[in-house]
Amino acid sequence: MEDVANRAGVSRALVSLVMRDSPKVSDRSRAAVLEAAEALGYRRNLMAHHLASRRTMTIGLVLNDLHNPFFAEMTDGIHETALKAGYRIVINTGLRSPAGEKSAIDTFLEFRTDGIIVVGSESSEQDLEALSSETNLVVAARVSSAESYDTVSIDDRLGAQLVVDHLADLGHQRIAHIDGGLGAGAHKRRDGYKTAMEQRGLSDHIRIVAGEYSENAGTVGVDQLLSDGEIPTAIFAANDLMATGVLNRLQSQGLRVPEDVSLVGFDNTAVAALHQMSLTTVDQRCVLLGQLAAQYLIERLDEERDEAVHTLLTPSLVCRNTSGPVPVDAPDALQVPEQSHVE
Amino acid sequence: MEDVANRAGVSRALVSLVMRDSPKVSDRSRAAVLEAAEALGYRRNLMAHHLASRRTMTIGLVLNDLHNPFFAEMTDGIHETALKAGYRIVINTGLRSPAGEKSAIDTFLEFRTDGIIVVGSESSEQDLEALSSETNLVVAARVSSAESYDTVSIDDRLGAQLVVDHLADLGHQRIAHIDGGLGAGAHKRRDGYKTAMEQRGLSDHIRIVAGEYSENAGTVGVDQLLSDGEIPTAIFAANDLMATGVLNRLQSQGLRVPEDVSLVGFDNTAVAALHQMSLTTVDQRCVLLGQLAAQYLIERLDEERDEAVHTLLTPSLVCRNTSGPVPVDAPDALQVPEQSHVE
DNA sequence: CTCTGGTGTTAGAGCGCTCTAATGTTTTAT
DNA sequence: ATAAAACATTAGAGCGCTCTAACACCAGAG
Repeated sequence: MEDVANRAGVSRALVSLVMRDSPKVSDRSRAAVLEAAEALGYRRNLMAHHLASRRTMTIGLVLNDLHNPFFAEMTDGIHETALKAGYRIVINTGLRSPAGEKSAIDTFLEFRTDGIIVVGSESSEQDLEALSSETNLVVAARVSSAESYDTVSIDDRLGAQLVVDHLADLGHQRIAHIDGGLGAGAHKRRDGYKTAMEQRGLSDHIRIVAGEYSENAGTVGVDQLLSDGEIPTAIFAANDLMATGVLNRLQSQGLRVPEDVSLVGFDNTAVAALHQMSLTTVDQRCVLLGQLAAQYLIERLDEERDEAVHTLLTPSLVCRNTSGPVPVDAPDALQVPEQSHVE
Repeated sequence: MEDVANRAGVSRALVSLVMRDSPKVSDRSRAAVLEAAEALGYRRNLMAHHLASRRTMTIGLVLNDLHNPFFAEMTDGIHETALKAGYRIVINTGLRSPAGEKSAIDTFLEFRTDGIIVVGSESSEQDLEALSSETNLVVAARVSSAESYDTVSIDDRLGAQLVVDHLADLGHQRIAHIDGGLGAGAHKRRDGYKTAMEQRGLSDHIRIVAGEYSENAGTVGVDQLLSDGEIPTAIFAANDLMATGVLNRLQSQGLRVPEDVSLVGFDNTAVAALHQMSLTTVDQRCVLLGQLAAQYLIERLDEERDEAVHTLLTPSLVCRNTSGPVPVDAPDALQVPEQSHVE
């Protein structure tokens, strides 16, 4: 910077002003500085910049799992909104584990990003509260009424009810659910499923298999459902990624979807819309979710709002080809066709 | 830091030593410092740390497109290797545009990450050379023989040849290619396709449609191929993501795969393996690619290597269900079945 | 009892920037 | 012409840390 100042024949302070394009610099000196900077290949040091200004104009984004297209779609919304407001984004992945999430967050804390957006957090409520006292925090895709940070998400419980209602309307009774374990919103989806089953008088058919938000969990879940004889006529997978695994396994076991078994996912990611998948699922409006998350954080940063905002979007069901009427001949315990595993 | 030092009854310098867990600190003072830090909720400021030490122990990772599972899989490999060596990772997306890539890189440059890995770069060779003079650089999934940075990738040209050979062996002649535009490796894949077609005496059937590495490009590509009458019996899509779009569109146009048209992708991402997709594709060994990329960068950082290393992995073909023998009755110009667009 | 050498600790300069307050330079109002 | 206001510029302290060199301390060797 010193060098740039010398070459341009001005002071270090003036160079600093130009770099932050302050309005109080004459066109002549601005040009001189920019030229000198160009010639010397000068690039300001963000670390030093931050150290002095206490701002990085950067938002840290913690994504739970890069493999899940849901997060890519949310990122689109966040990115767009952040750029418009002059913020840049830095991403880190939590590797679908609380420990991974913690270290991702720590990185941003050490980098002193101006704020953090955590999408699909698996951390405890306390950890998030603690975090929000250290930085500006927005949690997306997870419901909370915390007073120290904002949240944006859809109504997971309602989403699950939509699914059950849809399947029950089609005549299904043996509707099983493979849950999302400790994943964000999994608890509410499970609850919604239970409640809706009870409301439809299907309490006896409630059947929940433990899972997590991954493709593999879908595969394993199906195996478990098939292993004890009574095959459900419909499966509600906790998210689309898992539904992929379910569909995969059902087909490789010789079961047709939706003729033998109906399948519904959750998220409405691009994958669900694929012709080959054509998955019935719950629309989560990922991009909007992302836009709102970014907007809330930016309000905290630029307008210094500090009362928490909590938004709960209403989900809707997207009917495609993986759900259909219950098989007319559905026996109480359908036989699993004999077939070797296909990998 | 000052506060921590006071509370622990030692000097600021000693606190610094403890934070970097230096061996030359007595157990007693170490304990005292850690306790004080804990009590005060102290967290070292990476910005200041870097400013003084010129190290961040962080690797910047630029991914071309979060929507493409290929990048998620590469990231797995990179993450794993980096963590083992004590480095952390920060990700940014190039949004599939050179401008986006540039701003992602600039962010890391300003943050002064110790090095940068660019996966699937769309920047020019000059830009990369320039970049490598500012930081330690490894470019993955893109071939180069630059002397100032390392590269890891597979042999795209050979991969394309495997595809053509496979299809030609099945009897196909009218093999079309939807290319990856300016995407990393797209040029070589296109070349490989051309060369192989010529070698098989199919020069007259060379047909290339302009595309890019996205699902949508696959959709558009199919429309274009169908619009001028002569439908190819086989399509080679420049990557799996695009192949997804192709498959989608073919089916919605009433064409069966592989009965009417064979389809081959490139990358062998998890999506390709899905039962519903079961895509024949070229294996790119994403995870290994990522591991090597990280390893090379770490060698530069820790061992101060500075001669460039260039690794070219050998691709292999994974045959699944989207490729089959050429239709026996394939007319010179198959009619497109009448059908309205399905969204 | 001094001398060397190791160990644990510390003062203080410096990393590259911003920011406040002061200073120099015009322009406009009187 | 002179004062006031507006604008452009700069010196210098300080952001929170690391790092060098110096220092105090206590062994054991001569």
